Amino acid sequence: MPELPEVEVVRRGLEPRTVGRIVESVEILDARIIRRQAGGADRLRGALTGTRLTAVARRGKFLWWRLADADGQDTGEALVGHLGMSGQLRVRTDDPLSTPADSAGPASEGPASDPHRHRRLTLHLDDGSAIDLLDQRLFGGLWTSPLEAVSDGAVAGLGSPDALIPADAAGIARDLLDPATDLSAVARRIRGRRAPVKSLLLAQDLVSGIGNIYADEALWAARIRFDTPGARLSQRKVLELLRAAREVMERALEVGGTSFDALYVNVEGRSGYFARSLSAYGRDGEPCERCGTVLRRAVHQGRSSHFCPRCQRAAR
DNA sequence: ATGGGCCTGCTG
DNA sequence: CAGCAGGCCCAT
Repeated sequence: MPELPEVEVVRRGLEPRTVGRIVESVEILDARIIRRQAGGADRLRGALTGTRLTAVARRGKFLWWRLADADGQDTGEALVGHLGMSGQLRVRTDDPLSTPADSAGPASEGPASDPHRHRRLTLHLDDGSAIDLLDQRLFGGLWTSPLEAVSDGAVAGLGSPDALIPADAAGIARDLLDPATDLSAVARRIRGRRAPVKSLLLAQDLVSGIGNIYADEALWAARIRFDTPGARLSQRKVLELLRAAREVMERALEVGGTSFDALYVNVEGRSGYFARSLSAYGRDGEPCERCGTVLRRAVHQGRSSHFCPRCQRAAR
């Protein structure tokens, strides 16, 4: 559930608080959060200790920091973060190196009232602040990845200084907030596939950043049912769908993203307000805002889909 | 292309 | 106490 707008809220929060800072130490409370790190904890510490964070960039749901050594030289790799479905990156300005939570044992065993109960990793910075990665379900992660040139030569992502991208994010398509995204080309690729259009919206190698919530919202806005084959849609209709997806994510970003509870928050731990603006997701049993028909929920490819049976007609 | 696994906490 | 939430990875 952090999807594109929520990750962008986090990126914007991290930018002023972390860029220019040097990592003094890396505290790993649960090694599973760095399971994608080649070489494990030693390699991560080696890459980060004494290293300066020089930019925070994002493509789709992938975030990364650019890194420079003590001489100001680019290290050639990035620190990549992904929030999975329950990850949070929080910045603490007061960083007592050992917090009470440390001695309380495993991060998952603190009291429910402890906001840092699910702290998995902390980067201690040279200005006395710290970046905490909290993640209840551990689908997220933090790891380093070598930089490589993007294939189209444009700036790699929002916040990126150039066309270099972490290798582990190179297979991710540009997202709908990226000015270098070619909407017509994305639409043509969607129309070239017979898979259900919702699966195509969720395919991060076609267009990135869309998750289950915004897919359902975009399909509702464009009046397309989730199981319509991509190839059945006109170019015009797919463009309408992509523009609807972009618009709903832009509106969500304006109000700080979608949050159902304290799990999905900005770097200060605050929730966004877009949940109250959702028209389809989680609204099964409620009337459609357009036609009043009761919205339904269907299980589609193992995930729930919310739709209006009248506005979003079935493909035959 | 498709489905299972990773995870934990909450719900029925 | 089983089921559900779901992004991404991986095996089939």
